[in-house]
Amino acid sequence: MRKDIHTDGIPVLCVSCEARHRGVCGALEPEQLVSLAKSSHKQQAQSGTELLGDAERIDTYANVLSGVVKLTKTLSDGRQQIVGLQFAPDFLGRPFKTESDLNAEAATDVSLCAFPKAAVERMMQASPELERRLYRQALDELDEARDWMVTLGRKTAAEKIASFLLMIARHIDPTDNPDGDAAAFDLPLTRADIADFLGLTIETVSRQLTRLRADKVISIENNRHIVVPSLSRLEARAGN
Amino acid sequence: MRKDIHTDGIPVLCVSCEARHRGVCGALEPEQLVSLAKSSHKQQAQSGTELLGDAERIDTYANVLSGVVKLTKTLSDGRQQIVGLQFAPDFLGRPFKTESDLNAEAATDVSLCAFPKAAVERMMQASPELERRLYRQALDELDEARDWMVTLGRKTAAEKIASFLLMIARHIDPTDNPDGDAAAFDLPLTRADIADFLGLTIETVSRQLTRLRADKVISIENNRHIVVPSLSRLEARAGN
DNA sequence: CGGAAAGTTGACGATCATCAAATTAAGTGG
DNA sequence: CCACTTAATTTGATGATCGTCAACTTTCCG
Repeated sequence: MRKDIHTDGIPVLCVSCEARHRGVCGALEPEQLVSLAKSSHKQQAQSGTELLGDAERIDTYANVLSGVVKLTKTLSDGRQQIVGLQFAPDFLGRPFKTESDLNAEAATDVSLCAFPKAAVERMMQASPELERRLYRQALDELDEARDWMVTLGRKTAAEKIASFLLMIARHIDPTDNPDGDAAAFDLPLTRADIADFLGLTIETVSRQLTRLRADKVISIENNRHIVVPSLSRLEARAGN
Repeated sequence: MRKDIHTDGIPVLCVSCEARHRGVCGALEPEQLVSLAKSSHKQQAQSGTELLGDAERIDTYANVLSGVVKLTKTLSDGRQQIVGLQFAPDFLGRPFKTESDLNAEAATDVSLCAFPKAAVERMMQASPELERRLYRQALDELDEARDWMVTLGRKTAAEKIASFLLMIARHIDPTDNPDGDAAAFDLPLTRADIADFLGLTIETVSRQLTRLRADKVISIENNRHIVVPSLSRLEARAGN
């Protein structure tokens, strides 16, 4: 009985899935993948779709396969803050809690691989390796959240915008030249989202972007597409 | 051979330790406690002591036994932000990373139970239950960080102060009447620390505290001791 | 082409930071 | 225990940054 080293026994669903390489599914053995894949399904959601409501019962987890999901919190009078952005292949979910205390919404069109909560939790029991990956991701998210607290609490509007653009560039620059100091990408967020992420207003976001453009640190095409000729020049404005 | 059900075989160091009840050590069997206790030691640090420097190699973890530890991040020009506060019996440390990217400093006099990093990691391998507790704490810290992001990004100075006082009251009100709407406590932070926590200046912190006192929402004795006659009245000012 | 949504720009004002000085608390050595 | 020093906090005056309100422009999509 011969075995193809890499893909034999791996569910079709998972063969080319990024989550199996850089995401949490990388922790699983082929037979565990098979078992999990049985109860999982791919799911598309278009920009703006609410994936999970505040105070809603959580019964599914998911991997982000493409697109960006925003996690938000809202005060009773409507003020909103984005408290997390999830890119592929992040794991979406909050183990050990039955109710969500935040909203998850598709910031762009997204595709997800959804699992029943119970299936993941069973798998976590069976695979310490999976739990460890989830733990690592939680720690990474905690690091990011803390970096963001500095931005929210101590940076100026101009620095916030520069920091935000840098973060996005690092996550989704398609031209991905590792040493190249240039970058270009489409913003996954509207001005309103950026404002909610940075604790600013739309107007301030717009003004600061205009200023960066006037100073030739970035150029903007069609509102959404950003070109950064020199990341180091942008970085100099992030105030770290 | 008789066994005292509760304390037999438990290291003296641990018998009355809070971390064994509500903290991560609760995950360990008596013999594991014994093994860990061998390499652990209690440690005192007075207010202001740096426990861990940014970019420093991490080689010890610790449980906070009493007092408050503040986690801070500093920008190159000196602006500072507190990104976490740890109370007893929190676990202090960042598994899976060899270098710290933040500072830990004793905000009050603290006592710690310190462990060599390697010992904890060995124990994590041996005890999924321990890893799970650490994971849970990381998730709790993430929840707190996200709540705080809303405060930093979207609340006014007045609301920030009220939110801060509420958080402290919940953590360290010694009079701990669960249904009682009143509370009293000593602030574990100086005005400067509170400012760094809330993304404000000392002056604004002072003015907002003065205003709360003028409005009889709190009273202040000796700068540090706060009495809150009605937590619900304070909560109404937190803007949630 | 036309209407709605998203983004930009401008004028003005409120909140909070900055600078400066006064007051209170906390140590320290005599 | 008290004078003296130093640190922490409060208070006041002023100004900059960013939010608010409003009008205008661009982009998107049927």
